[in-house]
Amino acid sequence: MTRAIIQANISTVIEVYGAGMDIKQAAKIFKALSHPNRLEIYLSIVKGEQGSFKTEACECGVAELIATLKIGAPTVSHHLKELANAGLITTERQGKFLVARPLPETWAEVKRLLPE
Amino acid sequence: MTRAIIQANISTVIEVYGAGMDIKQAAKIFKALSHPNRLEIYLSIVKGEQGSFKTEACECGVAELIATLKIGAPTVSHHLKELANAGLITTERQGKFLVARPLPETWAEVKRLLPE
DNA sequence: TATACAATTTCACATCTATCGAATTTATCA
DNA sequence: TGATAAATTCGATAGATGTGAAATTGTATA
Repeated sequence: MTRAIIQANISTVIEVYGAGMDIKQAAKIFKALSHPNRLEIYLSIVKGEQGSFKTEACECGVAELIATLKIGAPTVSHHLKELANAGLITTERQGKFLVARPLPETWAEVKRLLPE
Repeated sequence: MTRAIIQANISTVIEVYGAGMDIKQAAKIFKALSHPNRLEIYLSIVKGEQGSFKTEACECGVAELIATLKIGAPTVSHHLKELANAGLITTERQGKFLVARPLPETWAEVKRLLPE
């Protein structure tokens, strides 16, 4: 998946959620964050080593997640797919490795669903 | 449950979460919001008829929720207990009815968990 | 007190889900 | 090409969960 396609995915997400998030979509996102291991995976991607949340995309390999958490590779793969399916991240294969990047706009939309 | 006790509960929640929310607590809150019906219940309580999120507590009867959603009273009762257990609302019995109020600080803490 | 109403509890069930082992795919490298 | 390594897919399973029916508790009112 090239960088251009990733950008297209981001635009799609922004387009889908831009008009305002309905309750089902929001619940889906909350569900993606509702498991401790999956939330930790998401936070690892968001607050990645090199990048900040706003300016630069984080790159995070699956192997590191497997080492940090006490769960196996199939489970991590499953969790990453759910995060991607909720629009919270995108994943890209770089050679042998998988790189995950956050899609901050999705979380921003969820925040807008609730006041203050 | 008197008003004073409710206030005590609110203070307890603020005290517990004030030091910073860990991942398990946050996942628990996300789980409480991860089901469409339960999220809608929470939103009904938060954006209640009479009060705004910040200034005034919302009061919301269970019967109205049962009428709005297509689920029975036992299920609503179950959902309200989960929301209260996550620290997102408090409930108080007023005569025959149950009144629910949001605890905005809990959601505010969750928002602080993620950047921006 | 008796009746009606609101909410909860209990129990049961069907569905979902997090997890892992084994097999498979994809990619790098000797 | 063969070997190794990373990730995914598949199948199975134990545990969690949303829901409702029936019974119970709490409250108000006639």
